[in-house]
Amino acid sequence: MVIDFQHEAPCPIALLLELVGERWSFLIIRDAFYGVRRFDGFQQHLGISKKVLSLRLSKLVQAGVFHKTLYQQRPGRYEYRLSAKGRELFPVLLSMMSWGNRWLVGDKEQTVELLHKDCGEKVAAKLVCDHCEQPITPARVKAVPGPGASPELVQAFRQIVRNSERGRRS
Amino acid sequence: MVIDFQHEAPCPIALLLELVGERWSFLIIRDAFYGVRRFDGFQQHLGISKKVLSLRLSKLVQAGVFHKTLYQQRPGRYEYRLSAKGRELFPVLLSMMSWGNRWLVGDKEQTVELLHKDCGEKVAAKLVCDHCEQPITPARVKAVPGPGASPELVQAFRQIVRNSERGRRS
DNA sequence: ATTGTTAGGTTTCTTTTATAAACCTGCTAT
DNA sequence: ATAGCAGGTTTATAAAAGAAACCTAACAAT
Repeated sequence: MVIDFQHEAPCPIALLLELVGERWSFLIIRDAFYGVRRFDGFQQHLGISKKVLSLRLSKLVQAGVFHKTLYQQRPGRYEYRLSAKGRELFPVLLSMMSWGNRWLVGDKEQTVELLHKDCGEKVAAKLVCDHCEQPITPARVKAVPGPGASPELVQAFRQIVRNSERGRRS
Repeated sequence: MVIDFQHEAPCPIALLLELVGERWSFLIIRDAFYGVRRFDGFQQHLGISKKVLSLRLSKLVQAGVFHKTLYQQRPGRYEYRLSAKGRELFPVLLSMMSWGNRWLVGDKEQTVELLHKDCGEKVAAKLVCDHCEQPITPARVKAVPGPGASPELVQAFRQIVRNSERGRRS
């Protein structure tokens, strides 16, 4: 009961999840990063029903994550390619991959490894601040009200700060 | 139709999504990062049904993402706190937040901003390689078969490499 | 001229999930 | 004794997913 986003301009994470957080969406995007572009490719690769795939692709196109382009006329054939907006989901997917590999897949079971072309090593991604280049961790980050925050939300933040100063939050 | 993970040891992203990719799970974890710990807190904050919240929390506890601890006896009262495994989802959430703020929320509508304590600036996360400190982007990364890859998957990779050398992939 | 194939879907029907609302339990305060 | 709170479970209904059949348009083989 810390911050009530219900009555606020919504959280960026919640907005993202509305667009790409439905079942299969992330896997469709993952496949797109691997080079899959066509309806049939996604469908066979994922083992997803055509109906749901159709719904998801339409939504992702409408959301601007994919571009749908004609690659052949007579009969019309389309392919789905990540837009810039879609390609910028890479950090999300890569973070997921790192976590999955660390916590859910044994070292010797990994079927795909990512190598960093700059150093040739296995990719071990870490987050750093674009300003100071120092690592970003929960402990090194402080949440504050943004320009769109309501007075109530600012209040809620004051409460959090007070509580955390009293040691009630970790 | 590039890589068929169906018949492989599964993809780390797919495994992650099985644990924490269901509706609400990411938002529950987000709230946990904001300091929410109790059943009632999650429920009121999210506007989620008690049944689904109960199911999700059980699953997340079972998955080791949350620890459930007694904070009061008579009557037993519990709180749900992120484990190390759960806290390490921070990069995923932060990447989502960055993307959502960039693509879905106007600059002046942002209700929450994260400041980096080290430099005092708004958090602008970027991914860098832990080995060479250089940025990680789709173009600077190369997928190769890992130790758990089957011969078929290795074949599939060869195919991708051949195709991309002919300029058939972006 | 029928049959089959490929790509990209839509329709229909059944099963699974999610939601809302009511209910239950153990305890405390009035 | 009655109400209220924390933390759920149960029940009934609505929404979403999945499987399988069907549709369209073009082309190729029999």
